[in-house]
Amino acid sequence: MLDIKLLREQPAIVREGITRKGENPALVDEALALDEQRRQTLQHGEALKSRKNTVSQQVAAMKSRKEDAASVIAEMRLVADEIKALDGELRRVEDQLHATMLQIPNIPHASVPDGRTPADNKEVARWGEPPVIDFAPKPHWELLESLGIVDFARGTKIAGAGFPVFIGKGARLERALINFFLDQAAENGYTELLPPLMVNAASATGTGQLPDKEGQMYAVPGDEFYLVPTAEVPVTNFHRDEILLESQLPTKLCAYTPCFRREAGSYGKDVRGLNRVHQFDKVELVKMVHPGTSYDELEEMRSCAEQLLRKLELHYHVLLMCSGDLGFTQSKKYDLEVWSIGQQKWLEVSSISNFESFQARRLNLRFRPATGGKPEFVHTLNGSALALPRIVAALLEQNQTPEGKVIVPQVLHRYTGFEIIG
RNA sequence: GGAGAGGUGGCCGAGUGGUUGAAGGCGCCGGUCUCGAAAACCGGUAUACCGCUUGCGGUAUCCAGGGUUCGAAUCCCUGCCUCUCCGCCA
Repeated sequence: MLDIKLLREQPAIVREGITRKGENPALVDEALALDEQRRQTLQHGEALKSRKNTVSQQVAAMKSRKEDAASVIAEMRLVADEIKALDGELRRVEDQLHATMLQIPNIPHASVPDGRTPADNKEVARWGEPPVIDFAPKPHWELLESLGIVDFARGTKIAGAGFPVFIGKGARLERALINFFLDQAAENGYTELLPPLMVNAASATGTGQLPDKEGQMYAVPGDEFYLVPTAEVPVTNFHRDEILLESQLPTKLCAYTPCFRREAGSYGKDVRGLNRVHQFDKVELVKMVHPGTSYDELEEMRSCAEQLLRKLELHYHVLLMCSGDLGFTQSKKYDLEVWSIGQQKWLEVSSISNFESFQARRLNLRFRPATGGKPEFVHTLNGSALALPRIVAALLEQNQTPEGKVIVPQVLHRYTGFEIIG
């Protein structure tokens, strides 16, 4: 959620930012009209309340003097009705304003390039070389099947399509990667959380999944819960409705969780193997930082994620997302993509974003400046470090042997306990 | 799941319809005293919104929502949460 004051004072900047994202800026004017209406109703109601309070005290005084207050009381009865009506009106206007503000997207940072589609994203870094393999590399789904380390069919039987079952060394590899990622995050100063895997509507609203992306989450029928689509939701909400001390910033948290996503509308495209599934594992980094440092913190987070890919010796590149490819809540975002030699394309394995105060305002998450004074909203960031399935896919493809076995990267040996699969 | 108790300011804790934004204490800030500190004493010490605006005025906030009343922290209803006991359970 943006600051209503920003809309009031610099509507042109907000409209331009929304337009850069390819969205319709009409909501700005709608919000401003509601804001104006809100203040008028508020002032009217408050004037009446002021009167009511004064008269009520007079009634008390009259009664203590044993005077008759009947006529004043009769008059106040009417005023009370009017106040009730105005309060109702105010409530409606405020609800409407709030609903409108929740639909206005965050605006892009100045360093974000203009653009409308993923083709306009800028490659800002590239590491390593595409691996050279002197035989025809198999896509990971063939390796998974021949090695017997993931079973899609049985996952479908148990739950449904897109719920793979990891088996034996496959399960072990998954667990090894999770532990490796968590250990690395700890070394980089992130405190590990093991959060709830279901969240309530307030949490999902805080990080921006609601109301905008409701259809992407699994809802639990009969209970007001959603399955987490990413650890971002429970972890960022950890400090919701709190005032942190400035000395607590930056607060750096990390968490492993499974992620549950309906992926509605993505059928048929890029869904083979582990490319896109309904449940997957991910380690997420989350930071709450001082507003003055959030873009430096974004780079720090990006380098944490990059380190992991380097240690796994995976060829990757970094994309700076253009304005039109930014999500609803994001001001600036990098995507990390690894090279899939078996599919001959890039696979997104990490997304690292700065939300500035957009989430913090929804979350009511502030800090008290060390110099004293009023609490200010923190800036929040998050980044995957990393999402597992496509890492597994790229890893298997890149490290396959002509015999169909897979060499496990050195850095994982102490976690897997084996060096080769197959 | 059943029975009971309770949710008041940064914290503890008074307050059962009328200057109560809320006693008292602790903490915190400023001052007096002191070479300095402690103690003691004096003063100050919530948040949000609205309006004029270096300051002031108004409104709201005693878990949340609704109700009764001229007037609610205080009475009534609903919800949420916490605690205790019983049951069930990894």
